[in-house]
Amino acid sequence: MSSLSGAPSTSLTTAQAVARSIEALILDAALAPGDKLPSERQLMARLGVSRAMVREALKSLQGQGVIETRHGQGSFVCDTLAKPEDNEPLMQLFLGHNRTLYDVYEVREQLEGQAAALAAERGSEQDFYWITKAFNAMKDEKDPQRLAERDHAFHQAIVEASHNGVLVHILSSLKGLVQHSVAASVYNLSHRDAFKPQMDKHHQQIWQAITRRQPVKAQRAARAHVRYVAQSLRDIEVQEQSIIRASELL
Amino acid sequence: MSSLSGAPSTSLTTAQAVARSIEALILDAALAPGDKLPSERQLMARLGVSRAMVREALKSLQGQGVIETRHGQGSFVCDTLAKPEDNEPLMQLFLGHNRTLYDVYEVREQLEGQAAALAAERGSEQDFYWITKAFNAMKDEKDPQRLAERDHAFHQAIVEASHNGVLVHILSSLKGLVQHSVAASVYNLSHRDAFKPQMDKHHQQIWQAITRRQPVKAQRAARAHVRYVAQSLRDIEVQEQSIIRASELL
DNA sequence: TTTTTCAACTGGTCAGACCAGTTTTGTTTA
DNA sequence: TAAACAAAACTGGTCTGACCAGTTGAAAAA
Repeated sequence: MSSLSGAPSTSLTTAQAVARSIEALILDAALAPGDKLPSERQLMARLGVSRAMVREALKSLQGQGVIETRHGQGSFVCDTLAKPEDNEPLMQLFLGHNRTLYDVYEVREQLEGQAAALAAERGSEQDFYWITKAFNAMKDEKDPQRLAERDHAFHQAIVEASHNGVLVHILSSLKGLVQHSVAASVYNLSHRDAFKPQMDKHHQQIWQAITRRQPVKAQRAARAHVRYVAQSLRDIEVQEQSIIRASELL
Repeated sequence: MSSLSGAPSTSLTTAQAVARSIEALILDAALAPGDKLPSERQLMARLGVSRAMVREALKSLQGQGVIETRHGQGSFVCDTLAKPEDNEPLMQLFLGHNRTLYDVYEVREQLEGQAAALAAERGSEQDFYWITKAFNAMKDEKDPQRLAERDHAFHQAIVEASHNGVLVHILSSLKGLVQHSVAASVYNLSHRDAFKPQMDKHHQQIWQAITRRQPVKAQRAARAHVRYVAQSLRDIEVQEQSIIRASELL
């Protein structure tokens, strides 16, 4: 990262410039909601400014509700987007309407596809390293609970490799939405032996396409994957009548 | 004002306590919007804390939009305390980051495309009526301001015809995001005679594809449209150096 | 193996110095 | 006298370096 020293054309105050840099850090998809950002001392060194300035910048971002800071731990990107109780209209939308769950999947199909394509295009070797790591961790996992987590980590790594901050945040909020309802569903899904192989195959395809830098193929695979998951949920719902849903959990 | 010593029930951080004291100062006492509040050194002495804490508190209040600070003059109570919408964290993040604007368009390209496709598939005759109405209203409009509004109405009608609540919500929030930063740009765009015909043509294609129930064509047209808008903004930005705002400090 | 302890993080706070704008003031000048 | 100007005397902006206070994780002790 470049130093801020070089007289910013506009008359930005150092603290403001630092705040923007940190925002950029978040938006660059390097940091998703909930992620921890570098320590004050790290930022200080990285941006070539005093710690006081870093702290003022952080305070400003705190005031804006972008980050939150915990003593002894660090500063974290707020995931207010994924926070249900925040009178979020989306949450209101979700609760009550069963159909909305599939609306979410419909949108996710597009966005996950786009994320995969962008990851294949723009992903750095570093990104690919994390994606691969997440992919491998997922393959060997048996425990459904952990599997769900790793599945999430895998997709998360892909989205972040897209280097599109907007995408990161939207998908993050969508996942937050679905989390309650589908955590159980995904559990069900991977729990059933019938689905596991198919899921693995999909993940394999997605991973391969991305790391081989084949955007179109990656997009297609990612979309197919989401569609498959959604369809499976539908099928299960039909079969079992009552798949666990958020509205029922609450 | 009394010293902060008397530990406020919860373990507030000094800076937070200071921020509250200043807020109290504004609310309790005389400080009306536009009024100047005591200098940092005064506050420091008055509250019995270091100047660093005072500054961090002020920065936080700045972030919250409660006060604004001018070098060499002082800090002043903002007169725009009645603007709640802009406090959304995501919004804060996006304002001022040009690159993110294109991230938004990248995502919008996908989603508008999907919306158009779904509208063509599932739209009711009622939906088509509204879409058509918005489309016609747009054609004859000359005034750039109104044109922008109607343009928005047209796209809005399409999204709603998709009958996907999640899509509606996401696109709505994305537009809200862009609105503030690019309101002027959109204005510029439709203002320039060079763009108007192309835009009209796009709208025509989208409208036609949807009402003729041609999902694939509708999607393609909508995507092309968004891509065109984004690209035009890019071009303009390059040409005019600073169409939107000056924030590129790195 | 489990527990304890402690060193090495993390943020929180302070003091005092100096730089950079703005306003006031007091003198100089027309 | 009134305008012009230069120097204090404000204001906020930034840096340095120190120390306090929670958290964490790994080594040491049980």
